[in-house]
Amino acid sequence: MTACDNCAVRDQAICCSLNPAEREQFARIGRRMTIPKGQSIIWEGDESVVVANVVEGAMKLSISTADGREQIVGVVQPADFIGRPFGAKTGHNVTALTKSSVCVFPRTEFDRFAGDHPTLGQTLLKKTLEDLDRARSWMLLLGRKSAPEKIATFLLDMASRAPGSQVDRFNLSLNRQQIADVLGVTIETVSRQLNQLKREGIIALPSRDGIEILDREALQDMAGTA
Amino acid sequence: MTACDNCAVRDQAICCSLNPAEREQFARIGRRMTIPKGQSIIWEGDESVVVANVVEGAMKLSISTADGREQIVGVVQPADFIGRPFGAKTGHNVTALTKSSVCVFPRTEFDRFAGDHPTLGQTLLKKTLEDLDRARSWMLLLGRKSAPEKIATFLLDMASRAPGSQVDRFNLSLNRQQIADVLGVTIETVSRQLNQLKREGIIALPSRDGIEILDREALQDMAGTA
DNA sequence: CGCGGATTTGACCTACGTCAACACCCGTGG
DNA sequence: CCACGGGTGTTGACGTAGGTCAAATCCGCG
Repeated sequence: MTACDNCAVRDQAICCSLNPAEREQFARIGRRMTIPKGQSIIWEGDESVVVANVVEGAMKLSISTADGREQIVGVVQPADFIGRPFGAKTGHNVTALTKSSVCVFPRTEFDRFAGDHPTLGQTLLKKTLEDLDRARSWMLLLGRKSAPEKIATFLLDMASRAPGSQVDRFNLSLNRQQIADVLGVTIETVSRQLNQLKREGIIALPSRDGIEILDREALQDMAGTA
Repeated sequence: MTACDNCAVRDQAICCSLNPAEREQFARIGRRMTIPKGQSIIWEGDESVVVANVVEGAMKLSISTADGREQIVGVVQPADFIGRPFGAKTGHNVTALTKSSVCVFPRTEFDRFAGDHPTLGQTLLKKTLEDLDRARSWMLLLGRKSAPEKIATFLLDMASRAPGSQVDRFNLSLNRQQIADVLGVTIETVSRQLNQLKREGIIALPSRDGIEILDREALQDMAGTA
């Protein structure tokens, strides 16, 4: 299938578990979409109608209280899977942080296909288990860590998952408010902690959303996870 | 298989996806164990060696910082699945909150069996997706809710998942410290909030760990999720 | 060059944590 | 049957990390 042949995440997304014939069949139920920055494709509480693979860009998963406080519960990268298979309501919004490209499947058709192709289900299970591990370790951060620990953990986490090559210099695709929403603090706290680290020479802030880690060890000490 | 015939969670645990022959085969790789209150069976950071179904009792999943602060990332009930399949390290401790009974499988054998029996994998996937939904909605609580909102949400959540019949009167299997570790607050805050709700006539505290909800609507307002 | 959103910074406030006393519950042994 | 002791929970007084509010300041862009 031509659409898949030049797909950037062909070998990392869940599709990689399919053989060429299956993949062609699978491709037939999906379709490529571009999502402009700031636009949502899935809404908290809605019946789950689509699932997707992220091909390019970055997206956030978020949940809100009735009065508008927001918590970002995940930041997804290319090759990650989004949406809620198996006939349930979606628990969170999915919104593009940058212009993104996704490969979308109608949920019911996806469910049927997954039922018929166990390898796909198994790959999805592995990804879901990883997501669950990540969500739970983030719960420790949200519930028990101080603001400096939160920022340090966040920077190391972003560095480790940054798509680019150079690990110690990368771009957050998040602005200060979004960082705050990931860490469960306010925008002012994010700003203060970041500039504190800069003053201490542990990081540099070369641009709006650029980060350079100058002293990784200090950050690690500060992150304080077991 | 006789062991399964009188199993209390036969029809809810992941085994329910197997036909009698498969189930017998599956039962052969598992074994029933009793875990006394307070004892752990899985440790954070360890190589994953066992997975299990919970048959009776209640267990906590927890993660700690280097200096001993603890966050409970899940409370599991009978029929829930615990442990980390597919060759990874375990991200959290699993500890019995009450005397518990579990059906344990060596992880490698479980993985092999799951690979050969797609229906089992699919059922596990569904459970994992639910766990992930729960974990993420708890992230909103940890990151963005106030202490009163946390307590209210917690009580409603426990009420809805309490195994007993009567929904508005139930037993927490957690002491105050454990509630604090679930909510990311201190023991004193839990105590104050609980007694505040009692003073307002919204709940009653008939015993050490008994809860009676007197005004569910007030609690719901207070929980403040969308 | 000037405008508008994002970020930073400062001054102040408060929800929750900390620390310490005290009360309660229950089992044990005299 | 009651005194006693230890673990768990409650309550109060006080401290502080991080929130709130309000001003700068920065920066990208027409």
